[in-house]
Amino acid sequence: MTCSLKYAPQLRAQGLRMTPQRVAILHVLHQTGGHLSPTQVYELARKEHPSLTEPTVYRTLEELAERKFLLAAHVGSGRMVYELAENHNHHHLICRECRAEIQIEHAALEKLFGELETSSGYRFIDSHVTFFGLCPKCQKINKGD
Amino acid sequence: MTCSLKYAPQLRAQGLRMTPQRVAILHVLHQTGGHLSPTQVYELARKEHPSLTEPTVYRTLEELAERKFLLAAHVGSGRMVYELAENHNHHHLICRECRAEIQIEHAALEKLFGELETSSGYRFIDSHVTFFGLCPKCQKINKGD
DNA sequence: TATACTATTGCAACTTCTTGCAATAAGGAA
DNA sequence: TTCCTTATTGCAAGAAGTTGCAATAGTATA
Ligand SMILES: [Mn+2]
Ligand SMILES: [Mn+2]
Ligand SMILES: [Zn+2]
Ligand SMILES: [Zn+2]
Repeated sequence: MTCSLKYAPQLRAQGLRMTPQRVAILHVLHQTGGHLSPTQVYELARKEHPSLTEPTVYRTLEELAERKFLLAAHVGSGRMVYELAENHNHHHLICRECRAEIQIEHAALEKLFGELETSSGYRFIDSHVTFFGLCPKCQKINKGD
Repeated sequence: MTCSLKYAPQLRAQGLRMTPQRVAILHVLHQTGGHLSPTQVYELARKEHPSLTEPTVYRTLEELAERKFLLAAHVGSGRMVYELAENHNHHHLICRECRAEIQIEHAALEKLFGELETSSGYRFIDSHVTFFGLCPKCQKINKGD
C-alpha cells in the first residue's frame, strides 16, 4: 500500500497512471521481495484485485521493467522473473545442474563492465546478469561423466 | 548431412540415438550457423522431415543443449535461441533499446570467471553469457530522458 | 538377420505468453 | 465538480512452449 503511494508520483512523472491493477502488482512484488514469474504475480495479485487479467500482468511487468521500476531476469526456469528494482545491486550465479543459487555483488563485475564499456562503447547501467555454472557439489557428482 | 554423421557416434556414446528428426534439426542448425529459435528450427527442419512435431523440436534442442552439442542463449527476444556448440567461444552484448548486437571474445571474461570461480567455488565451463546495455547511438538519443 | 530393450516420437490436452481492438477510467484542465 | 484526453484494461483469439502416455523405431546382441 504505502509502496504504491511512493510510486504513484514517479509513474505520473513518466506519463504513466497508477491503476488499482498496478497497485496490486507492485504490492505483491513488494511483499514477496524476491523474484516472481508473471504467473505467480497474476495468482497473488488477483487476490487483491480479482478482475485482473493475464495480459495486464504481462504488459505491466514489461512496462515497469522498461522504466526501471522493476528488474527482469532469466534464472533458468525458462520463464522470466521480476523483482522491485529498489535496493538491488546484485547479480545471480546459478548451478545448471541443481539450480543452487548464489548472489554476486555488483562490485565483482565493475572492472569487467568498465573494460567492456571502454572497448565496446556500450553502457551497462542497470545491468542485472545471471551466470550459469556448476556448483561445488555437482562438480563432484559429475566427475565420472 | 555430413554433420549428422559426425554427431552419430558422439550421441551413441551418451546413450542417445540418431533419428531422422535429429538429423534434420542438426542439419538446419549447421546450415544456418547462427542462433535459431525453436519455432525457426521447427519450420526449417520440417521441410526435411515433414512429420516432425513441435514437442520433438523442443525436447531435442533441450536435450542436445544439456549434453553440450548445442548452446542456448537468451538474446532479449523473450524466446530461447540455440546454435551448434562447435567453434563457439563467444558471448553476446545487446542493446536494450535497439537490439544492436556485438560479440564479446571469451578472453574478455576469463579474469572475471577466474575470480568468481575462486570466490564462489562454482565452475563456469561452457558458459555462454548475454549482457544487456545501451549502445553508443541509443545513449545519445536518450540523453534527454 | 531376427530379437529385445528402451530411447524417442506423435498425439492430445494443457499452460504460458502475445496481440488487436473497443470500452473504460486516470488525472489534468476548466 | 465536470469534461476531455488518452493510457490502460479486458476480451477473444492465437502463438509458443509443456507434459503424460502409448506406439514406434534405433541399435546392441545373439
Ligand atoms: Mn535479482
Ligand atoms: Mn551465441
Ligand atoms: Zn549444483
Ligand atoms: Zn541501441
